[in-house]
Amino acid sequence: MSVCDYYRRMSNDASEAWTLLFRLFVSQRGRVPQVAAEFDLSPMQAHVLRMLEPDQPLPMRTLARKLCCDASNVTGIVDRLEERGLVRRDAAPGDRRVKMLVVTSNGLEVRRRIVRRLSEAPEPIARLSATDQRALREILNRALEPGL
Amino acid sequence: MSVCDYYRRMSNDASEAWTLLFRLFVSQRGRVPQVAAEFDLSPMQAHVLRMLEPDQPLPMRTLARKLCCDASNVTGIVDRLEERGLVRRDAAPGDRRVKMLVVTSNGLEVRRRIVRRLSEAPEPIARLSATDQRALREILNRALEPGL
DNA sequence: TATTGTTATACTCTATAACTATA
DNA sequence: TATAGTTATAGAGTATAACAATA
Repeated sequence: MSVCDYYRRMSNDASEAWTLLFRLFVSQRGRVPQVAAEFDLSPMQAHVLRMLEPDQPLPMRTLARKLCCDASNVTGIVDRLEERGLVRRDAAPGDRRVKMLVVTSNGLEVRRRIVRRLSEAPEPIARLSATDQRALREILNRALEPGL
Repeated sequence: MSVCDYYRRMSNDASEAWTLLFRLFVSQRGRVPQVAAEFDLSPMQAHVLRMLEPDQPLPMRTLARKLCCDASNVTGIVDRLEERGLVRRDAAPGDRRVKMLVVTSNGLEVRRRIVRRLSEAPEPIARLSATDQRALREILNRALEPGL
């Protein structure tokens, strides 16, 4: 089945649900920049700090792939986080080309607070009925099941 | 279950649903840049073109507010869209300070194609059951009801 | 030869501040 | 005085290309 066929087969419900989701994204566009600014970070710096999970060192290259951006960008972003003492470049065991990103203890504290602030449901979600909130949570769990 | 527990559970559903939504956003982070690149536009240029609805001239200032950014940025973004012949600055009736943004006929065609590409539901939504897709659409309709 | 991370470059987005022309 | 849009500036994100070190 071609990609074209795949999208032709797509239901109106899927497309309309996605369009509504997109509107929700757009309406919340300011959230990450706002929370980042509270910690004197750029949106991308806050995003990267959020992606680096505690006790899970990540090669620069892998981070670049997760960010959907060129590896050269990661150098600068990590430079600035390292200057702030929030992350560290560690040597990778077994391959001297690779640098592993690790969140420092300072970084962990800032990260915890950023994650907390970003987990606060915005108004469009908060005002849904308890039933809708639960249904939404369950549907999204199924959508993201294989681990996106 | 106490009243307190009841409300704690409610807000957990909201917060968890939002966290899942956030993961979905992040997983689709590359979509706008990718589609924009197909039309040789920057992500922000594509976003602005998408926001300018046909036959609805928009003052620069209003666009700045919608973008959650300073008005000075809009000048540059619109400059580049205007150089490409996709939008036009028209005089506003009644206030000579204001410039109204209008999508040109070329711009309308590009916009139509961008909107179409972006309305294609991504894999996490497309693979949901028909029931889930419909439920998702209805819940999101309620969430965005007053017009976000 | 291929891969990882870096540097250099050019472009875009961003906020801030100062400016102009209107109101 | 206040507002709409612009300019100038500096910092940050982005892709591309070229490079050193390592595999």
